[in-house]
Amino acid sequence: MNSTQHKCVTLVPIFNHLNPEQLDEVMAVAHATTYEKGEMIYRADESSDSLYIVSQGKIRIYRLAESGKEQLVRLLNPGDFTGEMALFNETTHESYAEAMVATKVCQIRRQDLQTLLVKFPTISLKIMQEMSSRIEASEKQATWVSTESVEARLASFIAENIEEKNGQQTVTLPMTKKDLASYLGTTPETISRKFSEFEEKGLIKQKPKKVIEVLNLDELLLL
Amino acid sequence: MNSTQHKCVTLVPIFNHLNPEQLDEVMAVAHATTYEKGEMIYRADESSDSLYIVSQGKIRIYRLAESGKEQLVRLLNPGDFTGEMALFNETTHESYAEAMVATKVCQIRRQDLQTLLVKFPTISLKIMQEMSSRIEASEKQATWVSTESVEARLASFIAENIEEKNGQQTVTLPMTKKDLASYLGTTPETISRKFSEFEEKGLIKQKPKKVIEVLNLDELLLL
DNA sequence: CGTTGGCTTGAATGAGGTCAACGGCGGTGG
DNA sequence: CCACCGCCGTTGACCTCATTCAAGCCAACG
Repeated sequence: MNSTQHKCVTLVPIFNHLNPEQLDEVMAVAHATTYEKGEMIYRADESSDSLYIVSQGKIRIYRLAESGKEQLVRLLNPGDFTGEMALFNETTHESYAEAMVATKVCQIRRQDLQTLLVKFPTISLKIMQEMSSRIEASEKQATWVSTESVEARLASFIAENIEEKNGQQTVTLPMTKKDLASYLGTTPETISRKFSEFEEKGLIKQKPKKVIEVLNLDELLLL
Repeated sequence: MNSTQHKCVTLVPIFNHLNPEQLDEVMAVAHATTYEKGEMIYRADESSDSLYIVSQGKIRIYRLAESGKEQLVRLLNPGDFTGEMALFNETTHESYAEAMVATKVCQIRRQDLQTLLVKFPTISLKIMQEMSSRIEASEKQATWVSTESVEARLASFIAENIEEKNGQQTVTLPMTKKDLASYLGTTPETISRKFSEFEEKGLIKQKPKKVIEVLNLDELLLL
């Protein structure tokens, strides 16, 4: 049991309510793995038998449609986890997980996890909490894509990611515009055009380094 | 503890692995409620504090987009449950639940459920299993809507709901075409047209009572 | 028997996808 | 250090799929 494993477990929200002794048990079955930028953590159709918890770095979860088009499902930041699907249903992955930067992942095998869950029921509560918000996000996403225009979706995305920075409202895109397009269920071209439109209307200002300054949030949300 | 409550609990997959004694504990905190066709079980923005398990009947879960458009999220049949979102996150419902026919629902309050979960950790496993497949369904839905054409989505839907009936491949639509349109993220008009197209091409045959006979599944899936 | 809601069909419109070309930036290797 | 390459992002032109609006039909139901 080395220090990297220790760190990888204690950082994680789903375990941070356990006492040191219990944490030891978790650590005993957790394995740390590191990935280079661009490396795949898992692929669709691979059978999965582990829960993956992000310790450091950033992961892109995406799906491929039959048509070959790629759909960005979500991004994982430190503390987030994935792989729970195939953990409870013994199926294969339906999505791809790719390291966006150098990433450290903490892995717990199905059998070990199930033992932990029965022994420490409160972990389940944390996981269910996380899963329920993921269901919500995903259902919202589905509704969104099928009922709102690209314009409205982009506006909502901006609004949801806004942050106050020395008096200015700004958004720092957590991904490339290409990925944003995929996430919003559209194309890079359309995203580019919509950003330009917003800028022409004086609603936002595009700055370098994926930064957007929001000039008129109210009007943005009326679209 | 009356017989309706008993039935309402024992029928449910998430509890059916418990022994009789444990089931008694579950029954002690479960309340049965009945709803008429068209009655609402819950609405968006209402705070939720219960898990709802369908005992008899059928429930329509849908969302309203800001634009006012309705999106059918899923249907609940006996044994299915809903309400888990607000159970773990203390938020309000984001969707509407409406009884499609006379429906009996079994209700367990948040506090009672959490107690049960800690006491009988295996219930959590069942719930997580269900939640994980719901995540999968929902993410697939989102991907689908944003990457495949209406035609392809409808074809997939048909394929997924196909059943062998005395030598014929048929699909019995579990909902109105209007709802199907909403589920697939399109309009009733488009659904109607696509069905007609499929029929013209000799791929399917529309029959009364929401029955579709599938004549050429292979070609349908090539679309 | 009238009303209601689901379903179908037509015609017009438009949002957004596709295709193509190009500028810029960052990484890589000579 | 510079040249090249590849990918991202942008813009224009075109086109298509699906929505919208409108009208009529049918079956279920009060």
